[in-house]
Amino acid sequence: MKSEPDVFGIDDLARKKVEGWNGVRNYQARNFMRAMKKGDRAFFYHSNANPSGVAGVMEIAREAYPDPTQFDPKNDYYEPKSTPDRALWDQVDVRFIEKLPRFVALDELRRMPALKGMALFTRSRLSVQPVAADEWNAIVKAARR
DNA sequence: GCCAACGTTGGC
DNA sequence: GCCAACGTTGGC
Repeated sequence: MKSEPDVFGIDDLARKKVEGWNGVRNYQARNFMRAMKKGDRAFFYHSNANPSGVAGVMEIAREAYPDPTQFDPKNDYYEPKSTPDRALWDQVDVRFIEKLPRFVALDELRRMPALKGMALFTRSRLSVQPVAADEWNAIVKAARR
């Protein structure tokens, strides 16, 4: 799950413990969130950063429910087509688990053979995307080196 | 700030 | 349903 650290980064989540992952306005990303189960783990990826890369681990604390920002006309993520009984966009709540012992930067991820087919590269613009078990393990291992 | 990739919108 | 125009994401 990607976020720009200037806006909301791993340290912000560490401080807040649990946060609603709002502002997702892409159907594929939304559908991936809808498929998440409580207790599932996710990487916190810093995008548009210096450098970008995987910063930490979190878990799904609450399964998909309507993203409240879509109902607020003053919010950047306002969605005029949504009504409380027919909401277009969902969010999940995520809980902080850990900051990785070593940040794994994008250029390093790119060089890892296990990540060759990863959605991060094949569907680079998706802000919520699946991680295969072997991809997960390879990244966790790299973070502990 | 630029730009490639790609998702969305809307006319037809 | 196609596709051009446009908007957004995200790396650099």
